This record gives sequence, C-alpha cells and structure tokens, in this order.
Amino acid sequence: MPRVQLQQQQSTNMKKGAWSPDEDQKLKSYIMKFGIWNWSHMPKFAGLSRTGKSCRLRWMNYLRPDIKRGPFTMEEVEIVIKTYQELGNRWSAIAGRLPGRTDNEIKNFFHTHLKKQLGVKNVASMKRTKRILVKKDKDQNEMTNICADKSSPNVCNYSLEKSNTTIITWEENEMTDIVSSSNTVVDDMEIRQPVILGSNPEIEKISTNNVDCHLCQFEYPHPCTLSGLDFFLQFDVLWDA
DNA sequence: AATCCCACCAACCGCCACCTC
DNA sequence: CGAGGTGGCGGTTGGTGGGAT
Repeated sequence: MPRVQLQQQQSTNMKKGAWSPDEDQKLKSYIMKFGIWNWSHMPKFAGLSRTGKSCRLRWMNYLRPDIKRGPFTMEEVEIVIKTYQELGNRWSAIAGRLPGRTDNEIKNFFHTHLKKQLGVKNVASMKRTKRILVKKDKDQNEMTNICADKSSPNVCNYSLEKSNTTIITWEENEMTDIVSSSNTVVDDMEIRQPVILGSNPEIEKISTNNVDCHLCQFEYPHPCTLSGLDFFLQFDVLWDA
C-alpha cells in the first residue's frame, strides 16, 4: 500500500482532537517508564489510539516535565523579538533559546501578539524567509535564485554568486522601517552592504533619495542596537492606544 | 439573556531532511 | 542510488472562553 494511503487509513482509525486526562496519564507514565524509543509504534504499547505524531506533539508541547507554562516574561519577549530579528520564523531555533518554552507556544505568541506589530502580512513571505536562512546556513558566500516567485512582476529573481549582499524579505524590511523610524531608541544604525528585497509588493513606492528606498537597506542581520525590550515596549504602547 | 465577535491556543496537516536498508 | 520510515518543523485550523453589543 502506498505510504500516503497507509497514513490516511491509520489516521482515520485514530482518535483526533483534544487529549483526555486519561490519555495524558497513559502517555506520560509510559514514557517515564520506558522512555521514547519510536513514536510510530509507541502508541499501541501505551494503550493509545493516537498517531505517533499526535503523541509526540502532545509530549513535546504539553506533557514534558520541563515545560514552562504561564505568560511570557519581559525577558522572554525580548529574546523572542531579538531572535526573530536574527533568525526569522525558525520557531524551533527560537525555542532553543528559551528553556521550557515550545516552538508551538512561541509561534502562537508571536502570531497573536507580535505579528501585526511587526508587519508580517502573509505566509508566503515567511516561507521566503525560511528559504533564505536555510541557504545562508549552508553556504555563507553564495546566494542563488533566492526569489523563487517568478510569476509576480514585483518579485525579483537575482543570482548573486559569492556576494556580501544579503536578501531580506519585504516584512523584514518593514521591521527595519519600524525600528529606524524611532529616533528615541535607535542610537546607532550603521549602513553597510546594500540589501535586496526578496519581494516588494509596493515597488512603485521606491524613491531615489534612499529615505524611503526599499531597495537599499541595512545588512541582515542589521546592526541595530535597539533592544528587543524597547521594541516590545514600543508596541505595548501601541496596543494600549 | 442571547448573540456575535475576537483572541487564544491545542492540535492537525503537509512538507522536508535525515537515516536505514 | 533510490525507496521507505521516522522525526521535526512551520502554517493553518477549529474549539473555547470571555468581552462587547
């Protein structure tokens, strides 16, 4: 049987939805006793009618003993914002810097509290962010065909071989715009290599004097000295308004 | 009191990378 | 080298609760 079909069949026979306290107890006690050996096969040994994926998610995001619950502290918010600026939407990497917090929790927090303020408009742009970062991780000196969406007239398609130029997304650029617009908290913004946007939905807004030029921005990660906490506090004010 | 709206968050889904055979 | 299995990641969805009307 094809893999996808098998998965679908297994999926339909499995329980879905919210976990009951009984299921939680079964999974927790099984893992405490036998450890994690194989998520796919564990459920039936634990007496659960759940997929391995579902069990893994429940354990990782809720049942793990080292999970930290409750509202985010200011320090944690600062780390989230800083790391997002640095890494983009790599939630697991961000979670790695926040002991006890899960990627899912951080992602939810970001989407409910920070996304609007940071100007993240759509999923496609976030996917681009990921693609760029993966490429950078593999080869710091090579950036090729980063802007994949050739269907849009506003989307570029560059090939930059061994260049110091960095491509950022439109949303990252907007973040930079937000930061740079605050004179009170930004005290040192050094312009280095030009940055080419991955996508610019408002390309016609480009001006020639670089004041609002979205093609010439700061190196990514830009050397902004604005702390994440200040950044958050700014938005806190906006939320209250 | 009823309804609507919205924020929150747990959970699901699809995709991808890695590993093993 | 390719196929299949598994784990991990990120986007999205749907249920729920609380506030507003």
